[in-house]
Amino acid sequence: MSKRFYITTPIYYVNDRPHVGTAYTTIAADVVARWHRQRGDEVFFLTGTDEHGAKAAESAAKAGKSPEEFTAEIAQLFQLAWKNLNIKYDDFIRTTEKRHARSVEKFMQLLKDNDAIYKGTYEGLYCVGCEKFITEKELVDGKCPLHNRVPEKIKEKNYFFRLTKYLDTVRRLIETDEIVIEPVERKKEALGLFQQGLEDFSVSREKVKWGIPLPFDSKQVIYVWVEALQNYVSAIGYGDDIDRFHRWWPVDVQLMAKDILKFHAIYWPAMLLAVGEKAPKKEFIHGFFSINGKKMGKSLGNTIDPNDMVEKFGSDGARYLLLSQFPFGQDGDIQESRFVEKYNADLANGLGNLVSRTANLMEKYAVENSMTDPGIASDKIEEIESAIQELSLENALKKIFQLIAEVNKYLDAESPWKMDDSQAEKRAEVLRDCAARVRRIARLVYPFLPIASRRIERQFSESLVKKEDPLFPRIQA
RNA sequence: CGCGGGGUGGAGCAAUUGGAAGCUCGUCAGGCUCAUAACCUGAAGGUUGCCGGUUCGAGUCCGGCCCCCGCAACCA
Repeated sequence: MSKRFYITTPIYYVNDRPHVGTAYTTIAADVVARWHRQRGDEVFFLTGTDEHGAKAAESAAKAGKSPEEFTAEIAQLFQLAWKNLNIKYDDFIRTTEKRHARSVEKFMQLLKDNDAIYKGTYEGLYCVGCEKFITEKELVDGKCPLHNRVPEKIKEKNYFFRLTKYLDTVRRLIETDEIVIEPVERKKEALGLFQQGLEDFSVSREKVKWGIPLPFDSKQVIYVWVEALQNYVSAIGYGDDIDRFHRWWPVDVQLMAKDILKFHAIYWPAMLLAVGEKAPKKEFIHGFFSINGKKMGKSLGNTIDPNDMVEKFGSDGARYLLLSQFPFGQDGDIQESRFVEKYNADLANGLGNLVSRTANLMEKYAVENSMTDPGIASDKIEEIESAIQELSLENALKKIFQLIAEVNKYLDAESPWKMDDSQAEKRAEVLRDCAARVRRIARLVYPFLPIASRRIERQFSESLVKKEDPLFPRIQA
């Protein structure tokens, strides 16, 4: 049963480079997208970069570049990283693109027309040195740490989104799972946010220059978060190509890490309701990484560059290592020393070696390949499929790798290398069976390890299977 | 009492609605030799943070306590 499937990652802020966190979300989305494509669904997989706002402008200035130049460079870094990781997205949206601005303007105008936006005043601490609002949290001894000066309390005229008007509806949608929020802890957290008091929020900035002007007040720029969320609809033609938009909306799954839950679970559905569109079907929130027990972050300088992982383990290896280690949806601690261990144990010794020994035996005994169905129990296949549908990606992998172990056991039990030519028939039968299972495993593993999967399928579709170079060469620690 | 997550054999993690505590790595002992010094079999190793409660039965529910971590207007 073919269907349409729209999946998104957050668009990543250009203030930072790609790191394991962003890579994790993106790989997971790619796996799910590939899985759907493999079963014949029509898929739209969106990712991109969030490029406006004071921070981006500041970073550009620091780098001595124009915001346009700077953001283009960072966007390219993301595209390169995703290419290296073999991410097959259908679209990469940049919020500085015209198509985005067009949709956003329509969206904002409609909010205004629907009386979801009103004029008010925004009050905050403003540091003249930084030329931006800073939060109390950022203060050191009541002063801006960068400029060592006390920020001024400033009021600026802003436009506000009437969030409070939509809160009851959004809460109900979450409670009834019309917006599914998973894992369930995150649903509880989202519902908890309502109790903490949510207020209307400002959707524009007067002081910020780097952004999209409000369509009904060009002196103001749209608050970057508001406009960023709208990428999910602008990329599919909101306000521009209605048919295309409704072909994909509402989105099936939005993946993200837990820090942006509030924006996606509450603000975003509220804004959609305000313009008369449906809320997302599902928001799936995964956890954070810590690295060797410490919080990952630029300030600690312990981020891991996914490109380095690809260089060391290959794209399949990097994808596997990130997805296999922790339950998708929970926090996990990355121990870099375990990467090599895991790679060797599962990919080199497990899948890679199984492929080698099977191919070698096939070649050695010149076994004629057949494309028969393998003897893998269908309930196991179903378990794997449903694990992927539930986004229990690590479980799906675990179950697939159990199948690999089974073939190894089977080979050992039958020991075809001990059979002499009087048993040639039996020997060929065993090996054909192994080959069929390897082929099936290759298909199962495709969303996770697309390159290895393709190689195995090609190798094992020949009438005479030959041994080839190792899929995953062992890495010396 | 701001919100949320977590504390399980040496290490990293699992345990759908409460019911014989599993997996991977590592360690030790065998086996095999087709394979990437790989693969297979077996063993050792846990009073599931602490205390109390509910129950025929709790890692799993309830109460209290002790630690660790994340979030609280913009780093996934």
